[in-house]
Amino acid sequence: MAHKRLVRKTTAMLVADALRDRILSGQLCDGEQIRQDAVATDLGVSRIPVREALKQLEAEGLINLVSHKGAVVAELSTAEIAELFELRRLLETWLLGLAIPRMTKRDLDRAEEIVERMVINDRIAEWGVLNRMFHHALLAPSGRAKTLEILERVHANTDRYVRLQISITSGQKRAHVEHMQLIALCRAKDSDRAVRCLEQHIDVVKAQLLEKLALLPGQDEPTG
Amino acid sequence: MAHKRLVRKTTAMLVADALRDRILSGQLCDGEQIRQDAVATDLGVSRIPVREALKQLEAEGLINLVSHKGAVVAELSTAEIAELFELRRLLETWLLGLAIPRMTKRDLDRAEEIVERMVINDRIAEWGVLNRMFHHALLAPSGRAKTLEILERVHANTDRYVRLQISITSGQKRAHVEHMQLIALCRAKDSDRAVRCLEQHIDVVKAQLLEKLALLPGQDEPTG
DNA sequence: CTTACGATCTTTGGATACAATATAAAATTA
DNA sequence: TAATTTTATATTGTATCCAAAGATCGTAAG
Repeated sequence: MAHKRLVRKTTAMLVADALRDRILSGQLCDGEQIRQDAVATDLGVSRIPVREALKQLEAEGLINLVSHKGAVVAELSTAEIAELFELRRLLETWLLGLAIPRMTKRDLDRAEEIVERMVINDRIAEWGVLNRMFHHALLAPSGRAKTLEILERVHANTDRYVRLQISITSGQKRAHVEHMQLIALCRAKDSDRAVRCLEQHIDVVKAQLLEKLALLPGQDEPTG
Repeated sequence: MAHKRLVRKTTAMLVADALRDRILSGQLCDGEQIRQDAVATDLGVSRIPVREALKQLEAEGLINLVSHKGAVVAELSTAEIAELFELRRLLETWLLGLAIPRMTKRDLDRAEEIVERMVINDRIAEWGVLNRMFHHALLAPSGRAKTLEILERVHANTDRYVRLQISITSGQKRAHVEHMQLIALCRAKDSDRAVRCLEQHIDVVKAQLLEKLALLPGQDEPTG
């Protein structure tokens, strides 16, 4: 088994982790400014690693970085959120179709274990991570590493909005049911139905989320 | 029309541009080390903007960055190249289907103009840029900005290999014919055939490229 | 009262200097 | 001689300092 190459974490990476956590958990909200100096003094480091961390987060699509103006937590228009969900559907169904024939029992057991942890662990923050782990577990057997990488980024961008939807509606229970269904279909190697199940799952989350977002704010198109 | 926000280029951006150019043009080859200090002195700047540029290029997938070890021009295994082409096919056909109903005559004229510039301009370096501009011109009307962004990255990664294929085989002429076909089908609003044409176009390039690569080196799986 | 200009202040971008880590080379020992 | 530790060197990571761009606020002119 290919062990993940152990890399000494640099300060920049730690800062990136800290900031990413704050964004995904909602501590840092949409559109909020991020001052380099504030982060630096807060974490007790110089501004250099902070700047590199910001560059990293920009690459992940979590913040927007404008020269001489600074960093702002990326805010997505509803159109963009919708697009990302469409993209997820396209990529995930493709990967799932490729993955199912290659899945081992071990893969599926692992996925199921994650789903169970999701139902136990009520903390919203954890939920996003577990959700991504679940999807990843199912799709990794596709062997399409590059695509998975891209998909991870898309997930990171949608998840903080999904949190809203999950915490408000009964989405969590529904998601659980759908996840279990999906696993069952994968075990049965029923690609067609599994893919359709996944499509539906994504569509439902998307629809519910967009509905929720339509109520709250009257946002325009922010991103450049 | 939304004008592109004018931003003063920082040194880091200029360095990134310079390095990107060298990678895409083949001056910097696969697996080659990039020393921060060398770049810095070469371009007459300090290492700080160089580091930011490297982070940027890593985000674009053009280099691999390992802490305390440095930057290396990303080398893709044939499997990864194949994957990226599959991904391109998936994304581009999707976007093309969405774009065709929304295309204006202006869009198509612009695309055609680019194709003509491709046939005139023989310089390989230019070709890659023009090729990307062409695909972008056709797909932009889809209105899926985020997806286009991702696609651009994928293109950047495949193009430096495509250069090989183009320079060796008669791919350039073939590509021209296929491009013109594609435009014609778009003008006719024949989505189905246009999509199939695009699929075929991508598949041909992919097949020819993989064939060429199979001959040259015996490479394994480099990327972590 | 509104607008335009300008000084000041804040914040980001970049250069130099230093610390930490990895690679190499040399020396020592079995 | 081969293996291993030690030392040296090269390269990256971080901190501090300085310069440049942007934001803010006050003032004066229309």
